[in-house]
Amino acid sequence: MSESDHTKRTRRSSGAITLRDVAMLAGVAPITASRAINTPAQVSPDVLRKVQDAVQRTGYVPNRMAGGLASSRSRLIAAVVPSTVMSVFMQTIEALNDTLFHAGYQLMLGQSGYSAAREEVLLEAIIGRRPDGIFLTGILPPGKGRTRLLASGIPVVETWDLTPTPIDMLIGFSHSDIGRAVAHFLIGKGRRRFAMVRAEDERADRRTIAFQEVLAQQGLPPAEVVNVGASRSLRSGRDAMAHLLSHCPEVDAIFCSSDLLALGVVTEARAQQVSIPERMAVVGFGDVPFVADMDPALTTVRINGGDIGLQAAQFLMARAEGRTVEPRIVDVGFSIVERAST
Amino acid sequence: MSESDHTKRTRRSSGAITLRDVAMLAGVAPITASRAINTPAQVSPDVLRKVQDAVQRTGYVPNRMAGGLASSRSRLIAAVVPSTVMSVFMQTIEALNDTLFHAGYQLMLGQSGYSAAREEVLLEAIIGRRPDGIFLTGILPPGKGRTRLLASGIPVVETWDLTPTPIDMLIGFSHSDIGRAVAHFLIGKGRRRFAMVRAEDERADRRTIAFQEVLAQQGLPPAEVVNVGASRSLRSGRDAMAHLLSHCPEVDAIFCSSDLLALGVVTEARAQQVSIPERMAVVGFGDVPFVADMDPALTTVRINGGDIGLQAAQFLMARAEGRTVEPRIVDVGFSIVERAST
DNA sequence: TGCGCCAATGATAGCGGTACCATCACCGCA
DNA sequence: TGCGGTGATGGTACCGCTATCATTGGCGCA
Repeated sequence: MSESDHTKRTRRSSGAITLRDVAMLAGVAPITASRAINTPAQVSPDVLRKVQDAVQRTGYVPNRMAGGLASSRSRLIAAVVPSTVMSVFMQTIEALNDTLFHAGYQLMLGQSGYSAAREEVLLEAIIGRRPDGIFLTGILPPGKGRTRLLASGIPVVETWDLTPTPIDMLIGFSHSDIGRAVAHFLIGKGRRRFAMVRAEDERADRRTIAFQEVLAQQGLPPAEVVNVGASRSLRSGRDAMAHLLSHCPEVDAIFCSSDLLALGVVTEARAQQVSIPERMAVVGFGDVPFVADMDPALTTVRINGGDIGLQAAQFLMARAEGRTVEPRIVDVGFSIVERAST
Repeated sequence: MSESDHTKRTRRSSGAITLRDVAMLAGVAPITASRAINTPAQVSPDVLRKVQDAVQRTGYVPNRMAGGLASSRSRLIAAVVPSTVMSVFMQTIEALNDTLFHAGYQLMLGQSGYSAAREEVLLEAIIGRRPDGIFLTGILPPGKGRTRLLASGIPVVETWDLTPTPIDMLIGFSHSDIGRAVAHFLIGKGRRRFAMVRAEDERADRRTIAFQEVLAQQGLPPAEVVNVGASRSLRSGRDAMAHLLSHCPEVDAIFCSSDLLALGVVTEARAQQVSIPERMAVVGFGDVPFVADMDPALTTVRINGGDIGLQAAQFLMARAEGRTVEPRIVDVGFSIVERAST
């Protein structure tokens, strides 16, 4: 047909169907086709029908890179998590992604691997995509990454922690409050000799410090702290428990920095015939889906990760659409879910 | 300075530093600055130094949307997973993301939520971003999504399954083989009365069918099948086990469709004083990180998820760079990891 | 009848990069 | 001395879409 005359593509063209093709087929100008697709209320029913028809027939899928470049709105949100495997953060990411998806946004996922250096490179890569918003797990410490982010002007939500000086927006909770609350909780249960099994992590530090402060205030001996380093596995929980049982037999309550570590502690306890909760109380952190159904069911600190993701999505989208968000700092709190392990 | 004269920005400009700004500061043409940044070998040391200096001073971060649009290379890879929370696929995603990141690619993550309708919308959104490659967990059945994907010409890797007719590339393993292998394995252990605890999933179907076939061939009674539906939780594993113990007490071996279900089965067994492996053998699926350290350690089908992610990344990047991939179908196999639960 | 107003449509000029081709100095070699 | 080749640099025209402003025609109302 004569179409081949019009379709004299240059060497550079990707060859895919473009808005121009659709517009031609519908017999309107490209900009009108654009409006029919993006703001149908602005065109006449007749034009709308013709354009929709042309879209159907050609299988046209708008190029969002081009659209984003032209409108400075990428409809892309970037999220940074330390890790994805067996991570408590994934509930948040799932809720975030879900909420974004229904509003027509896409999620880019980056893993910092708990490494500051890598996080910096990652942030630069993210900024290069010009996302409409950035979701961070944790608080970004001062440094090159923070400066870059601030300079980029991209809306940012920090999460999973609390600080009076966020980069931009914040949805989190206080780790110190948790440390204190768990200490009081266990003391209230009649426990007197404590241990903490924890991964190497700045937030776990703060829970630990607050926990110890309460013990000191109550005139109790400080908790034994077993730091399992970077490894957050069930195995490290077991090893830590084995260590405690042989070196600190007087301990009667353990606060773990993650549910997986707690699962390891419980597993080792059972393997060594140590009864829970009689001889040893165990508290986890995170309330990941399966700990409620363990035997014994785990007492743990519940964070509403889904809620964080949902709110973060709403905040970022609001900002992307030019609305302001107030207040910028939200404390979603936490709760201690009491189950059979204490 | 006079810079403000040059920087007479139009109302449309995003106001951020652009390549033009860097080039001006370095005293070269934009295209030369582009080369200094992307292909440093093509410029003189003097120009290189000046451009790098200008980049440093301005904090320039290239706009990859613009670059992608101009070059038809987005350096974006999209991945589709059914779910992210506690999912066996996340090891694959982590390896995929890691490999991509080191090569300068970003990952977009989409969740299909085990829903075909949603997957279709998701695929359209993904195609709109013009990624250089698409990673799918599972095989995309014929339908609108598959047609669209085929028409888009974007390289695709399907994973976690095997078919002679992939869309494009495939890295997976045979679920039928697994069903057969586990059946032979358990029969070899002297077990005779089987049960399967499984989620509603087409791949689990095929493992089940193959498992049953072997039993029939060996003249053994068919396995009891407990279908837990869409819920893949530890709780459903416990409930299924409770059901089996009360209704089918003769069962002496259970093959579960995921490690989490197996953990539920083991948990319920212990709660009911059923000894594993003496009275009941349990086999999981997936070999997620913690099952090796459970008590008893779980016998399970090991899939090298990390390897799938790594290879998928390499395949997709190869294709993005115009290289061909041969062979296009890779069977990564599986292994039965024998531990204490059988 | 003439005017302003509004809704619908279109023309134009970018968004911020890169592909492609042109230019130019410099070199060795016949 | 002239010529082709080569490496460094630049000019131009896009990639595919949308912001912005201009144009058009129909309408109600004075």
